[in-house]
Amino acid sequence: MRSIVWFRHNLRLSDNRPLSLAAKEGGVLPVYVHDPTLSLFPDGARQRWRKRSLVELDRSLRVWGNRLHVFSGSSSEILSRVAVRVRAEKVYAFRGLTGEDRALEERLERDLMNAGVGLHLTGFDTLYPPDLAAEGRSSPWKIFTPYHRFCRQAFLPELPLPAPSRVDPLPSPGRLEGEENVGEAEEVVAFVGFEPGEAGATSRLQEFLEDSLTGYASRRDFPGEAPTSRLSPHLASGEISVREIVHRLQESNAPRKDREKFLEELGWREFSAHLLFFHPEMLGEPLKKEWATMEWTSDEAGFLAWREGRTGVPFVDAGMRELSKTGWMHNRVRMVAASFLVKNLGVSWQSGARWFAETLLDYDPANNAASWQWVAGCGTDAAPFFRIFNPVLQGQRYDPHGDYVRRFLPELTALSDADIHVPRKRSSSPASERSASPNGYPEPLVDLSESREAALRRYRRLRASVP
DNA sequence: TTTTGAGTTGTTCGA
DNA sequence: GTCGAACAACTCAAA
Repeated sequence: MRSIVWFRHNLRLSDNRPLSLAAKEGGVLPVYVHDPTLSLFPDGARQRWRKRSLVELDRSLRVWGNRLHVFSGSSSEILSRVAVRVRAEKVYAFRGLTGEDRALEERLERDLMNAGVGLHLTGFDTLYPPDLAAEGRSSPWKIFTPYHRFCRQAFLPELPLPAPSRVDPLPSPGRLEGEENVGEAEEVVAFVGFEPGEAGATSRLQEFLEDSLTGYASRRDFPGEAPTSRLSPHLASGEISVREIVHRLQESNAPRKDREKFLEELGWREFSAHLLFFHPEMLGEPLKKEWATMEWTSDEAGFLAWREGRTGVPFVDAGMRELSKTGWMHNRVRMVAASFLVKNLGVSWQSGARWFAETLLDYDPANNAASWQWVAGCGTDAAPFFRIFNPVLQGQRYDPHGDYVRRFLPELTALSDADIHVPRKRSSSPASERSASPNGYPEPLVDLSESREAALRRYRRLRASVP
């Protein structure tokens, strides 16, 4: 048997069902396709990460005299052409979640069939099957807690598959038409605090389980300590499988409360996948349809200041600069920064989602859309709209000594713990109330209390406009 | 079918 | 400083 293994968001050898099946049956041609048509919002940081990850995957495959074949363009066109060229009988892959993914799979299956090649999709690369979670229900789940409770009792976590003992190459496929060098002409990019690739993912998991899982439930919300797993970029590119993580989690002897909390966070990722599977339009449109008429502002200057981390609200700015600088942001800060954009500045969640897609190493369409919709208030399971974060209070509560803010806002390092989240009052307030030496740090872009009231008014108008 | 309790992550205000 | 209520209702899930 001669097969193609089509690597999608699963750049690893372990617990990779398509790869294991194909490797058992004979020679394998490993293929990856950069396909720009597959994302509503273009990724940026994730693409840079992925190039590094592909180099790692290629290196692993070379142990067996195999290698990764990388292409750019239309996935179905390339895979069909290559399958014919190397006389493959089957193409193996995981199923994708987005509407584009599924349309592509249908197209590919037709194209391959015409060439006498079979497409073998081995299910979703998730913990719980996003499609089956709704079986027997009249509609997909809308609330996280019952969804998660149901999945945990309905689906036993699958045991992760070991990496195949060998992945034999096809007999001398040579260089194929259109094939690119893996990692060609890529300058070395530093990923602050991360090591892309399967080996990096595995050691990150190990470190997390050993160093940070105990105490995770109570400390995860403090970005200055940041005992979070930081596995998200690895998960987004599939360098480690969620089943592997859960398996190792269950073996851990950390307190139950901490293991449960982490499993819940992974559960949110599953819930997003479930939502996206049944609502493919949610990447760009509100899940609550009446929100289509929400009045967003087109405050370009405010949006730019938010992106650049100079809104004058330290907790938000530190987050946005962490994002620019490292391609990652702590979860608590993501919520606060997102809330500030959508509620205090009144900019649409889609604008924010697009920026996150471009800048996050861990960009995941399902998570990104579901989380932004949750913050904005238009998700199925969204926060009540009046529950608006006060980003200064959030900073004082979750970064009480300003460790996090100082790390990313060097101009504020000299301020006291008491001042660090309120470095400047607005200039309308008396000079006596302003702190000294903000080193050019801007004054707040908006008054938090006024913009909060404005957000509540927008929301009330939206409600009033619905029959 | 009806009823009931609940829904990730909050803030403000007034006693 | 601390505490409870108010903030909106609504829809979902389960009994």
